[in-house]
Amino acid sequence: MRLTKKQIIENRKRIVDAAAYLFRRDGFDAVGLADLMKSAGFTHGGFYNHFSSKDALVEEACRASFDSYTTRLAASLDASPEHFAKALKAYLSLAHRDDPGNGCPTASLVADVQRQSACVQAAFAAGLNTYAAILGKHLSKSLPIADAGSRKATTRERSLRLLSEIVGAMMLSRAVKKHDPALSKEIINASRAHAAAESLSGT
Amino acid sequence: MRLTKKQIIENRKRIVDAAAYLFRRDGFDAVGLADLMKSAGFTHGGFYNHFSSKDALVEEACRASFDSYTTRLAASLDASPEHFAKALKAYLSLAHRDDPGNGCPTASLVADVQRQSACVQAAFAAGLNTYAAILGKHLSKSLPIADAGSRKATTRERSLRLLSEIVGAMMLSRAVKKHDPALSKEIINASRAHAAAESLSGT
DNA sequence: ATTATCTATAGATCTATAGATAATGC
DNA sequence: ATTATCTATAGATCTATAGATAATGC
Repeated sequence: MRLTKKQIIENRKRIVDAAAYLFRRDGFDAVGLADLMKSAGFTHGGFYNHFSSKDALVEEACRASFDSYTTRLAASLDASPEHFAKALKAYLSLAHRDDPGNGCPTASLVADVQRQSACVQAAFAAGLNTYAAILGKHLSKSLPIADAGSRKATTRERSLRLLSEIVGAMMLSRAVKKHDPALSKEIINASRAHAAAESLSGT
Repeated sequence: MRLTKKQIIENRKRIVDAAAYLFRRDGFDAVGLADLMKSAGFTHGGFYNHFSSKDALVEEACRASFDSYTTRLAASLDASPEHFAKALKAYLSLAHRDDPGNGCPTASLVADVQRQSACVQAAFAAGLNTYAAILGKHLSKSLPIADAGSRKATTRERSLRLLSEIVGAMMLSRAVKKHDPALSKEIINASRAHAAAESLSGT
């Protein structure tokens, strides 16, 4: 049964979507092509009708993860000023912690990406830059105030620090979730309390 | 050729040390037993005279990484008050970024640990708790001041946030190091500038 | 001192699984 | 697109060997 071009494109998208989910949930190397194709509703062998190698899919899935995530984030933040605080609360939540497959690509892929090809690393770096730019755009709406050390932090510095903190908190929280759920929550809440303040005034 | 007991213990330690280095540098799953044993100066087959499985070594190496790292850190911090700022500067440095094999076990293993056995996750959680306790002990020497949002952050909250931030910054910096070295440095420096202030007054 | 035993080692091998390819079918 | 197959590599197992250790004997 030969498929229409439209159907082929649709099938390909199904594979990329499955990959974007599974790679974020389990990591690039932990997901095999057989399981991935099965999850997309196909058999193993058909993979190479769409991609030249696993690496090619990894790159595309990485890009797709960032695209959908940052697009949605930017739209939400542009909607109204108070959405910044809401977005931070949503980020630092148990729901986000427990659903990495649909969550922040940075937190899910940051460690894995170092073991991937140059193309994948480039896609990741591009996504991260976009991410930081979006944060910076909305942080700049609040005036930078003096640091405790009596120096002014630029908006760029503040957005990168905020990114480091929320990504770090999410990863740490996920890592101890099973064995130490109390600590897992504590990590998220520690940053959550501070993030609300950060979104208003900046420190 | 049978060895003395002392030599056997020494050989076992060589394997654990090699593992503690390679696992932190490349990740648990990316390091094969053949390469690991070769790196320790042995051949593949001898591995099972020392460990029942790879998982058993992963657990021991995880513990060993945390032990050596936190012991050294605690000793340094106890030496004198100004060592706290020094330790933070050393953490947020290019030297640390470029030597994960001897660096912070948390930053190296946090993502991998989720795919490992319960024993390994327990070892990680224990190490992280020790880590946070050490930071807390030294943060408590400086008085907590009001957050921008006019609430007081506890020492515990501050140590967890600090941990999230420096671990996150290190991971992000490493992830984009190859493809975007400028951003990599920027990430480290953004947190470095703030960390100095944090170590004195707390925000 | 001699003998028997124990065991870490090297190297070959087994089994499972991964990515990738080829042949087949609609 | 499916199915079967190929190839490489991983963890794990097995066997023979060497030589330290323990038990025995003088």
